[in-house]
Amino acid sequence: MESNVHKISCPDCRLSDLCLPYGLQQNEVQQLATIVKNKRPMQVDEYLYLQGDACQNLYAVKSGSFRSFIADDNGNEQTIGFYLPGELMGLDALQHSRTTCSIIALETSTVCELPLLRLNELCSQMPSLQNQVMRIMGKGISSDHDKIIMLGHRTAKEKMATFLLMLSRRYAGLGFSSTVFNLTMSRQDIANFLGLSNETVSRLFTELSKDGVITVKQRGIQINNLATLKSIVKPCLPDDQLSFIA
Amino acid sequence: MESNVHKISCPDCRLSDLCLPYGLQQNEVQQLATIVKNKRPMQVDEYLYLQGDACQNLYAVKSGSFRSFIADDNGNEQTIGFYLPGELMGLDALQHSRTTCSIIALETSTVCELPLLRLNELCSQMPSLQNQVMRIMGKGISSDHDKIIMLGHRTAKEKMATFLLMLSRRYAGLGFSSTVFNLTMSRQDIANFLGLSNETVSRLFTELSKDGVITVKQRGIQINNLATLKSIVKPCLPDDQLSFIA
DNA sequence: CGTACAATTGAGAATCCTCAAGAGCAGTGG
DNA sequence: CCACTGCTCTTGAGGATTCTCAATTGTACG
Repeated sequence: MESNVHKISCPDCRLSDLCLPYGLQQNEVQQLATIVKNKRPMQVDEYLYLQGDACQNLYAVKSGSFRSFIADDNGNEQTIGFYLPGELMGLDALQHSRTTCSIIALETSTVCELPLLRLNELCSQMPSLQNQVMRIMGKGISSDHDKIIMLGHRTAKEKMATFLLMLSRRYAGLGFSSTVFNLTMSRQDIANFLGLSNETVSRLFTELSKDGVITVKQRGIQINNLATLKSIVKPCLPDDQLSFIA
Repeated sequence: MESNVHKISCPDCRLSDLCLPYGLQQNEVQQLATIVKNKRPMQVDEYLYLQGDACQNLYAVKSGSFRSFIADDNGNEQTIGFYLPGELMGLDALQHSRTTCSIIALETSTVCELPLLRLNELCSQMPSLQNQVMRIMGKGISSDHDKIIMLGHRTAKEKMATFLLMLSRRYAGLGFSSTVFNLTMSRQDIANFLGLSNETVSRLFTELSKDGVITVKQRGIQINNLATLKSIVKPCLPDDQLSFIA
């Protein structure tokens, strides 16, 4: 049914309010659409790019989800973040035109490719787009700061609650349910992202289930008590500071 | 002697190779200098800005050093980063023209103020400046990623070694010694930044001293064995991935 | 239906934190 | 000049959280 998602252009894309076009005039969106390349769908475990690749593009998630991670010489990975529809990937390559992390598809997904050269040209002519690019980069930076806070001084349980709330908010922003959703990443991915062992993640799912806060069925998550979840995180962040992540 | 640091303009600033002017032609630097406001010197513990302030500027460190942190409702702080000369502050406000962290001077310091509105105007006319701004934001993002890696899966000792190497590199980049320098932040600040207790930080300084890797005298640090320090971090990061932090 | 992989559960061990006391240094005032 | 105060930093002991190792269960897919 959604098999043609990758052919939809910016003006018709249901994400346009979340993605780069946000705040632009209709004719401006059309201009933006001319430089966007729609890529063919990607399969599970397919790489968008590899750490160290030359990269002169930004990529917007059109559908599906992705995981970004940095690997060291021994092959140990640290997951940096997860990307949902409307979010921008490739900001890490802005410094040296070379990616500093790898990005892999967690499910069948589609992306839009934005050549930086042409995006910059367009920015010069279109201040509103320039502002929007700046805003998005700012968002990327503050969500990274949120991650630093989460990793810095939180207990395993706080991290877990934070993670679930973050997903809840982002799905809500996409027009999906904020209390029922499927995890597209493995326990291992979550553990790695949160700086925990996967056993600890598993135990926490069990504990939160037993307390009735959530219901877990494989990768299916139902949040039964948002308030409790928030109260676990509460002491950590100003209430609106859960914007989070990319 | 350096009492007039705050009056020096971009073309004459000894930092111009590190800061925004990097890679610009001489006449372009002069143009940039016209929009830069030199601020008066700041004292220890003076705030550059407070979390939540409206902010339409970027700030470059001209001399001294700063600490940025986010506080929650209970007043608990998480240090996000430290800023040395040539580094840019205020990127966190790009999203909503409002700062998401507070920044405080660790010592007597001076900063340059760059109004975003005028910077954007100038970027439209000067593609090389546009690129440079992008590069710097990309640098900010990848150094945040480095911090996420550091906080994610590292032992206290690895974090400590990473922290010292990061400072070493940045001081070296400024033309100072990479092995002898003074910490401008307290043990508490370091602990908070690394997600450790200050007791643990203290113990690690002692341990590294006993092993002869470093010599510590109050806030004075001497690295006696860079190789050992690197070997502590080694399993964690590709060798050149210590660019780090802002 | 069997295999491969992911997730759960348990027990013991290690790291790091918390609490508490003591040491070192700077600044103040007698 | 010296004691006093306040602060940061150091050091120690005990305890809690989380990790590691190992075994078991559960699920997907051929």
